[in-house]
Amino acid sequence: MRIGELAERTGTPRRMLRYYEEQGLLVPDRSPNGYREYCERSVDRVLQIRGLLDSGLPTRVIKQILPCLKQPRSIHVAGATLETITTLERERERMTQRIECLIRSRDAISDYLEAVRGARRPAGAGGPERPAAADYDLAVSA
Amino acid sequence: MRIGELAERTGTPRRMLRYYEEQGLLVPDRSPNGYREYCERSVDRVLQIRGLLDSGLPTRVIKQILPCLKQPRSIHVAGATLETITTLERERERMTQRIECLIRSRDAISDYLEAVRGARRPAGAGGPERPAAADYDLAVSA
DNA sequence: CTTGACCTTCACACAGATGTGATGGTTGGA
DNA sequence: TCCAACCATCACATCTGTGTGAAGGTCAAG
Repeated sequence: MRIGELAERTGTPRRMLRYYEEQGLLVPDRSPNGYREYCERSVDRVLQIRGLLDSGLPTRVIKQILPCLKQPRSIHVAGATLETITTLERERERMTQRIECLIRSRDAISDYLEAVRGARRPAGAGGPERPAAADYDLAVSA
Repeated sequence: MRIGELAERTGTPRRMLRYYEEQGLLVPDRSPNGYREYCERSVDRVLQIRGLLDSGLPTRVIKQILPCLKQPRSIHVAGATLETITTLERERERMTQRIECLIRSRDAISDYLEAVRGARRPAGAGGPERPAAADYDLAVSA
């Protein structure tokens, strides 16, 4: 498939697909006319890239992680440099920290939303607009 | 405590603490001489901010999330605008996606590392250096 | 009083991810 | 044949989070 289709199927601007390639995250073939030609697996790959970027990982790190996610059932153990392994271990640790931070915050948001819903009496249900902001504290038995 | 101590205790450059304040994430008191004065809870708050920033959230979003994490046992239900609630729900969803993406990738890294360790025979244990990179595939029964 | 270690504000610089547009080649259908 | 819809490269701009440093105020200790 060409860049346009991949862009559409992944919801990614063409610009970004070229950028990821420039960063070495994507290596499409080229048609005789110079057009980029992507394989089917590129779709998941791009989705992975975007997810990791959105989770705060820089392309440089994603580039090192991607080989671990290659295709299912086949793990590419290439150039397993001591240094690469160390990097992966370090990044895995950082990812764990991120996960913990995100889970903590997400749960806190959930608690908050639940508390707000509890506090929202359907009393003033008549008006869908409540312009002035309420400002009070809720004691919660954690 | 003043900015220097907070910086040291959180491992954060002073520059960043001022920046977070500029973005409305931190609101320290001011001493009569103009120095910023932080309370004890600022330490955790800064750590939270940094963790979320590192997880890909922009300050604009963190600003909306922070009130949910305020102090333990007391949830501040302030200005619970319909719009704020909607935003929080949306961001919570995105955080969940990030978490899933990170977990998937982290697990893949773990599998990879395990496979590499398995492949690393202590056979050539004599030489601590193995300059040339091995390049092969491992079939793994997922 | 002076020195050094703090603090203030301000401003410019940078890197990374992304937006936008100019300029031009390829290709397939009206 | 010519137009529309793709594609290519290149260059510049933007936004965010950071780094760095200048110019100057505060304060405690020598």
